[in-house]
Amino acid sequence: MSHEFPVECLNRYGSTMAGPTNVRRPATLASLAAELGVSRTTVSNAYNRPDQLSAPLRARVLEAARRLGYPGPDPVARSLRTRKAGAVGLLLTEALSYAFRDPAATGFLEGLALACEQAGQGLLLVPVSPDQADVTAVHQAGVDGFVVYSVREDDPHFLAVLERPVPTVVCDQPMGVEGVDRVGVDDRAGMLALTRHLTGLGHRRVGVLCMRLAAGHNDGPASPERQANATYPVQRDRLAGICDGLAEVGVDWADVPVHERFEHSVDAGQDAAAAMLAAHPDITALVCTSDILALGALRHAADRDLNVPDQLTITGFDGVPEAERAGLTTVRQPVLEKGRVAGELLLERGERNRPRRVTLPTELVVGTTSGRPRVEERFFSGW
Amino acid sequence: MSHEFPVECLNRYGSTMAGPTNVRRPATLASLAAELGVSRTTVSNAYNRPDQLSAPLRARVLEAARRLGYPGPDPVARSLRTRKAGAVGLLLTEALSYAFRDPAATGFLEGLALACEQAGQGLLLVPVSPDQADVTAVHQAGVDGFVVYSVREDDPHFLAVLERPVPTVVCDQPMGVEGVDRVGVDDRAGMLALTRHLTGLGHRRVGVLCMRLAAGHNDGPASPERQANATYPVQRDRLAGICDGLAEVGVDWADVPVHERFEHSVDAGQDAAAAMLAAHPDITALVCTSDILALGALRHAADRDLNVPDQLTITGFDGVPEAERAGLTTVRQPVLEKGRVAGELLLERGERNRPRRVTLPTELVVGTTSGRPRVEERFFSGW
DNA sequence: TTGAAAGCGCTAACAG
DNA sequence: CTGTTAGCGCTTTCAA
Repeated sequence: MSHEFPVECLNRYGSTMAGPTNVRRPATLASLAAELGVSRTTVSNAYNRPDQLSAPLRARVLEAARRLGYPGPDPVARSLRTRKAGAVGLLLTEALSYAFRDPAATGFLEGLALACEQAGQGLLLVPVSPDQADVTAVHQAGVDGFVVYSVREDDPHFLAVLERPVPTVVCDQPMGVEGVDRVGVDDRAGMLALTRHLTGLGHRRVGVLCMRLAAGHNDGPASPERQANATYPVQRDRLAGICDGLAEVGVDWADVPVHERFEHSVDAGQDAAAAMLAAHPDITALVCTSDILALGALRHAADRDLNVPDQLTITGFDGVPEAERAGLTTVRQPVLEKGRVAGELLLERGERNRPRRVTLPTELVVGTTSGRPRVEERFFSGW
Repeated sequence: MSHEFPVECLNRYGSTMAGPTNVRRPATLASLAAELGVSRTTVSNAYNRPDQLSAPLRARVLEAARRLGYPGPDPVARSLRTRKAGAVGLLLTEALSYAFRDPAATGFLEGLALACEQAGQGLLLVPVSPDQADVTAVHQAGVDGFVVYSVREDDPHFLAVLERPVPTVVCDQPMGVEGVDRVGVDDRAGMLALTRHLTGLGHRRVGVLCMRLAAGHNDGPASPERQANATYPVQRDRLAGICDGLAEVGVDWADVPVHERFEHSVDAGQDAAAAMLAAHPDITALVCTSDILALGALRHAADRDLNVPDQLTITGFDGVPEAERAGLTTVRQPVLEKGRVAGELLLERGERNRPRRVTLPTELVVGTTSGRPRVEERFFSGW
């Protein structure tokens, strides 16, 4: 006689994951097999290969499972045996929760989730506390591969990922890591196109607001050294694109003020814009390396009753929905597509020789926040 | 002599997760131990209990690991042994990717991620295709517990979760499942407060736009039967709250038109608003059970050059940022907090007798989209 | 401090 | 169609 108890009993004892788990897990595949007087293989087959045993037998097995409260093969044990976790890990620079704040990241996540969903793979958000250099979370993650979203080149978590014997694909940065697939856009070219748009309008005195360039908390002007030593290639490239565009009209990059912000938020952008305009009241255009910062700059302009674009041109980068709604002149990049491609690169079956570097196109979006420099300014620069 | 090869070799062979994985995993804890001529315990301790062996020996172990390209204990094997996966699973009604579209869901995710992060637990997004009733993804998930976000009472995935012998906490719905913790808000009371605000302004003829009420694709009027059989308690409660509020001023619920939309999107709201106003041109207020739908209704009003609130009052529910920016009159609920609490309920150590049902407060936000009914209308109803 | 033994729960050849 | 035999890679008493 078996000790029967209703299924309802099963899940009701575990009060908390952290405490000593009172959950009983009385039934295992083996115990079920013993109960039924069949082999473990047969029970396993009942779940994994229905065609390998007679229908009636299978029914008997499943019925007994229900009766004994056997929840089916343990996923972890199965994973160990099959060497497949059925999930991909996602590594983000910032705190996990930050990802849900940044619309560009959200778009990426949506695309990645789409790809995973389609492949029936789970998506494991790896809990990395941004500051703490504790990489155990990376070691703990039971996944078949990693997607790394836009981290610093020297990020310890990223290094830990590389040590794991699973395939990895990187979105945006770091670039050029040997053996690691990458998806991204040509940030430099995108920014160059935008800058040409500005120089074409007549702008010569521009100020730049950028995101974090490297480790360390710097809120304020970014010195040439800091720019040169930037460990965030994406920011580096965007700056380089601006530099390229200005060089075409003879503007020396050394004369272009660049302000950096550690936080990536609208508030930070607003604040940075204020600082920039205070230090350089003569600039005619504020080029921001992200829409979020640009949105902040727009807010600052509104606060000061500056007419955009008549008195000040403001531009962004990314093409997030909010920005487009605000009519921001920006460079649109296909964030959702990036996520999808990242997932596909990792999950796609077949082709060994598929491209391991995918560069998606960007598009210049001319909105209502860019215009010719204000008249006084043009007089001034005509001196 | 050991077969040495640089770490760089390790990760470079896995071309694709799906294909036969060419990744070599030459080193295991056992092989490392053999190599060093120590026991497996010692190697294990080197990683998990540094205090259990001499520093020099530990250094030797770690050095050999680096040399052999041993990436540290396999997380899956460890999980099997310790019976801890180090991750919580998240089950969503909709397609995984949808979660990143809905700002309310995003807020919830952010809060949940925060809690997980803090506890050092991963967050596994379980890939459920919404239509297909394939619950294998739930069985596959290597997690220590589940958070279920707002699913239908009879959702097969949810049922599958209940069979897993791990703790579960539900956000919003289903409610009242025995032994399962729940966090949510009092939707009915929240909607009642909003409705009183409207009746206080003088509204009597209102139309209601609501989200999916039950399985099955219904775009259009929701019959009383369908309302009665709703399997989404949250929607049911919100409708009930409106009903309560209208009853207080003598309006019979049977006279109140309710339109349902399967899709939850701004477009759907816009569309539903159009349909509602076409069928019931005399209504003075459009009560929507979500901000997203309300945003759509606002768009429809703008398209038709209807002045809000002079000619039409529009209200939402949730209090998402976009809505607040738009000045929507709505009921704000603490979505981030819900996520945090859900995570804490699952992960929190200690107290067995903590509250297993948490109801968070809502707040009526009176914006600029609600006002007194238009004059003609008041005449009309004064008849 | 270190090691030996004993599985965690399952799947996958390969025979019968 | 079913069972037997071997582990997957690791942790963990318990002794030495």
